[in-house]
Amino acid sequence: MSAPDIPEIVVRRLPLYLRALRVMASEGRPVTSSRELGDRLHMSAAQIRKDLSHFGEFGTAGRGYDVEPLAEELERILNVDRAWPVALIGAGALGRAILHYEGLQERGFRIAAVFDRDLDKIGRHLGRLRIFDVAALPELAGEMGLEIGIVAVPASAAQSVADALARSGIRAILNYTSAILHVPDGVRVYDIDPVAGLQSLTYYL
Amino acid sequence: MSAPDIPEIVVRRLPLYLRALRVMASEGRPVTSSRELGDRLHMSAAQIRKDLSHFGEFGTAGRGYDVEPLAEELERILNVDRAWPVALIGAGALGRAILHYEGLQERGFRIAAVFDRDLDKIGRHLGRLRIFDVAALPELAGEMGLEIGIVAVPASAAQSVADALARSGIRAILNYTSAILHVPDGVRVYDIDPVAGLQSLTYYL
DNA sequence: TAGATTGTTAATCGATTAACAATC
DNA sequence: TAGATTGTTAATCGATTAACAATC
Repeated sequence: MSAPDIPEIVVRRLPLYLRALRVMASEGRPVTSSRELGDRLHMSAAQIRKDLSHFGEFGTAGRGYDVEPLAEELERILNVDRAWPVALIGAGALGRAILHYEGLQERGFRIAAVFDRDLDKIGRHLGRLRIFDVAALPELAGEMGLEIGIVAVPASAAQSVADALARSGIRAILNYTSAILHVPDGVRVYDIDPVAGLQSLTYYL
Repeated sequence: MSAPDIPEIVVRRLPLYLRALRVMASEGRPVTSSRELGDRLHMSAAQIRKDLSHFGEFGTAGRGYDVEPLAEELERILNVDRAWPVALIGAGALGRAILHYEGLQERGFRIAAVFDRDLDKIGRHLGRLRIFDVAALPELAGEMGLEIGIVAVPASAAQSVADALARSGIRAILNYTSAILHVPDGVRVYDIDPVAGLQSLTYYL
């Protein structure tokens, strides 16, 4: 697993490279260059070459990169050359939108179980999936071998959900709430806060 | 408008400070410190003091910061001491989730109009709002004075929506798609890509 | 070969942290 | 006063960019 000391900021850019390559592949372009990738992603060519160089040599001097092999390489590096089963916590409007988003499937993830706290929802279905009580999370996550959780509950419930996820053996959390989650070592959180995004945009208006 | 050269990375953190302060205010804590804020946000106290120092002196040596006044100051700086009317493009499951999310209202934003391309949706309602044809975007956005747009359409339609938004006088775009949007100078984009987030998490699994 | 583009090194740039005098 | 915490400076750290020899 080599696992050297790759800067996190580099790891966060790899999915963008992968995404751009997949678009190019779908357009039938077999070869690209750091320049072209940079133009598409609004980044410098040097940065892309530098980032990739952390993981190996994937290009050919004078020619560039073969799109499909590089995409597959990045999928291996990111561990998305498979379909990860994911626990979705929160069966509200946001949970429904996440469940119905096809992009998850296409890019390595599959919602495997849905949980909610609301007694009116537990036992019902969200799409094809039955909604379980969050109390069943540790048991079910263990059984199903879930390592990834998506938190789509009200901010006020987010920390208790994070605690339950950590107790359930979850090691990666995608947090859709504005709460800052405190988690034990070994658990990683990625925050999605659209309103914070909007608020940083209005600074410039 | 002073508008000096604040690093963008600092601007992106201000909403986090504001959010933490609003939580503290709701907990009835009248005073805080850079240390306490840092603990809550998993950041160093020095960074918080440094960031705030770009905008003025808001604290009292030996004592800390008054929560409510600092929150209001940050709201002024971020221009969220008002309710911005926002155009939502995309009336699918994601659009519905965004429309029903109360956090927007609470933090300075109000969905003022919804647009979609789908003829089956145009004319119907999403919540309290009638769904308009995206073709009506330039006209309506002008009339309503909209400056912010949220793109919640399939990735394949995102660039054409961004083009329409730019033509409509929109200057800030919250992009929920995985597409990288190319926009004219003067238009700013904030990207939300949950799958990219997940993919950077699986790197560590 | 001539032209293009890689991978990498060194230089630059910018952000974070540590430290502390000032001050409440 | 003693203790606490600010705002700021200087030092450190890390990331980005520029440049170029290697090479296809």
